[in-house]
Amino acid sequence: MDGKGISKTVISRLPRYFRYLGDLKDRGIERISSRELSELMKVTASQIRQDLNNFGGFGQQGYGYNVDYLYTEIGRILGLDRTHNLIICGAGHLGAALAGNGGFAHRGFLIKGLFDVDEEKIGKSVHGINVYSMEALDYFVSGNKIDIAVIAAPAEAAEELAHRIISCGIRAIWNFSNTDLSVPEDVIVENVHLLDSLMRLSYDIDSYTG
Amino acid sequence: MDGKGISKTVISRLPRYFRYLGDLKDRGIERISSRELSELMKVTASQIRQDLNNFGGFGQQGYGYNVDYLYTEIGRILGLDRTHNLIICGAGHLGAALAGNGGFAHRGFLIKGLFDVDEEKIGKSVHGINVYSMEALDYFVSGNKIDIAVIAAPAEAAEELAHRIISCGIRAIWNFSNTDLSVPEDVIVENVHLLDSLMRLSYDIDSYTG
DNA sequence: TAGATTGTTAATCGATTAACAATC
DNA sequence: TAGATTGTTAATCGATTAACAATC
Repeated sequence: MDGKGISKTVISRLPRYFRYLGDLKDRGIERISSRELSELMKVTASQIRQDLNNFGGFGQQGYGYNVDYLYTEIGRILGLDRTHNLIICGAGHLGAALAGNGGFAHRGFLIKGLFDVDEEKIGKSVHGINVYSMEALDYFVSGNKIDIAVIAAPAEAAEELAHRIISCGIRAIWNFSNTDLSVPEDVIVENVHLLDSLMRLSYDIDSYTG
Repeated sequence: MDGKGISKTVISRLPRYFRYLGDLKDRGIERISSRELSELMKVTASQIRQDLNNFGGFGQQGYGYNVDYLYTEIGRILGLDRTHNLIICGAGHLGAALAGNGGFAHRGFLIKGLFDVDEEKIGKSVHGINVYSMEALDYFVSGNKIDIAVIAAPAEAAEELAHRIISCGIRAIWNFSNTDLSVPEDVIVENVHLLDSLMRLSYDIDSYTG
């Protein structure tokens, strides 16, 4: 819509702004200048002003930014003014843990169902979320307006799973499998590569302690 | 050590190279050129050559790169030629799921213990990993050569928890709590902000479907 | 009005890509 | 040797920071 030509770098910083503004709001702080926020967040005030101005002028000269207003606006930009319905594919440890995470619902990300191939799991419920068979996927997705599918399955299964998901009409995938999915260009994939993250940490350790 | 002035951008790409080279190796492929790899990974061949040359000349003119050798070398750069001992602080859904992830051990990241404040959980075991009380932290860490602490606790508890961890001598934190930790500069923090990641996905959805 | 702070333009810095000489 | 492909230098592009005029 709005976010046509805005760089990925800028977008990736928005959730962090949102987090800090939420904290300030909770602490009852009404206004903040880019300089104050920059000290808090350990970035430059320049960057904050540049980032925000990609989306319009949220501040006021001589005053700064209204915390509540800016919080709401960034939330809106991120699409948090509406709810998103999710399914989780893979009811293993990780899938179950994600299903049990209360923080997602708090931001409007509602987990509607878990899917698995394991007959043992199907029909049961995990943290109050039902586990369905993969055969039920199509029917469930069309009946529940699912926006996002989470892939919490082994890398070997991920590519085929993505295919299944996409053929149901889902256009957004939150991918926890340790592989890169190849998908049509109108499908969005956000990766959480845990092992990659751990390896980066490992690199940093060794470049300190040798 | 070696990784003095190498940019964070380059480092963050190494695990992905490692992943692709591992796949190639498993498929029995012996050599690969930067051009072939670039097509596979959907990056430029130039970037691959530039990235690798930060660490030395791993290739050979007219031939390309030996897959096995390059795989090993990148593994070494990432510190995967040695094992790392981890503890997980927080034995909730997420902590338990991480404890149950077999993929970490496969790369030498060994989970040695879980820690929690919940009396209900202490003394039990989760996926074969014992759950200890927070009081046991100091003793356990010094006795087990722990390199990395995972924070899998709520944001409210994270900052204090980080303090406890650091005071035990641990210098690397894998942070899953939805907050930024402030730590001494010799302590390394690698964040996995799941909600931030989900918000980025949400942004992309809305900028397509508006 | 005077002071503060934004929005925005210009300058700098870093990262990516292109090009090619070196060399296997 | 001729062909291929690296390592590396140079050119381009994008992102960050600095500066300042606009304005609340």
